[in-house]
Amino acid sequence: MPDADLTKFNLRDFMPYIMARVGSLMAQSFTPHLERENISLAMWRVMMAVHFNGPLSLGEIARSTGVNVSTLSRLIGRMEKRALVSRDRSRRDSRAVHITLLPTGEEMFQVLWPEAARLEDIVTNGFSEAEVTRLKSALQDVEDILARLTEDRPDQS
Amino acid sequence: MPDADLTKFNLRDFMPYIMARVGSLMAQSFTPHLERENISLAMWRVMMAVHFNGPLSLGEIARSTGVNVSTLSRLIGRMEKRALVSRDRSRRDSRAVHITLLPTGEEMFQVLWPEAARLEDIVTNGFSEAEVTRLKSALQDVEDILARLTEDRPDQS
DNA sequence: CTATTTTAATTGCATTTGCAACAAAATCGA
DNA sequence: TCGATTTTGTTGCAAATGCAATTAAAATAG
Repeated sequence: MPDADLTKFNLRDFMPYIMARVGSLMAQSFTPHLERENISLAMWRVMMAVHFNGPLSLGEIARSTGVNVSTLSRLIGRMEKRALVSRDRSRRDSRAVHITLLPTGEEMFQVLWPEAARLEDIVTNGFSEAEVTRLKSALQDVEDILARLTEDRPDQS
Repeated sequence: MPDADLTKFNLRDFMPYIMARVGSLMAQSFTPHLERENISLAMWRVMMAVHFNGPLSLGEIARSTGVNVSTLSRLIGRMEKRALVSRDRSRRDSRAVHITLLPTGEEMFQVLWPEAARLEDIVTNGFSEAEVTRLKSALQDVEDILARLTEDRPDQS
């Protein structure tokens, strides 16, 4: 990135800003569906993570979603009260905890997932299949680069 | 997106999730610099928006950063107290307000910007210049698609 | 020109968040 | 083996957030 010539520089060309905006727009367009089910975006992310990647510990969910562990602890408390997930102490390591999607949560996931998939469609619709593949793999590379850069950081998010 | 075959589906292929994670990782890796200057990420976004796009109203900043207007109102209040920005009533439209970067804010921007640019470098480093161009323009298309999809929504996030 | 509707920002309030301190369990070192 | 260190999750507390209601100004309709 040129750090001279700031005057004619456009924020739309700046990756962190692009990411933030795209992320925020995606969240916005998904919000109505979340509201219908009365859950937050963070809850939805937890549901996806747990649905696709089996029982997970808080730390794993935190790493996967970028949500802070202490936030997660309480967030999952709320989900537990609504019988969306269960929180069981691991027998292997009794500090750790296994989060699992309960039937209610799984059912809600099934209701919401088509909408999420639809969003994916809408977003990728403007591109050829090959372009989508390229776009995603480029982004995954970015993700890996950043993860490596941050992995020896004190704490997540 | 296939909505069959959910079992072997990988979240890493799902755009909204990719976006959220990349965004979160970027934020993480920028956090140390923000802490040094004692400002939040949202403040930094405001500073960038105002620096690059002249005096802006709250609504414009909200649209550009995805931060809620009511949050912005108070956030900018805090920035005002620290003399980072000024908030002047527009003479054209006396409901609206013009946010400008004050010298202190501009100075802080100048300190932080090289670090932000460095992050951009790190992220784009794995790609050829042509690839970066392609990646960004693809993402901007996504942004436009989503913006159009959301523009007649009740309120911004 | 006046009444109605829309737009822009602010504020009260309840909720959510993150940090720091903490507790408990596991791992490491000698 | 036993004390020190690290890891995992929870909780108190202050700060930040979003929603809904409010105020004030501008735009629109009739």
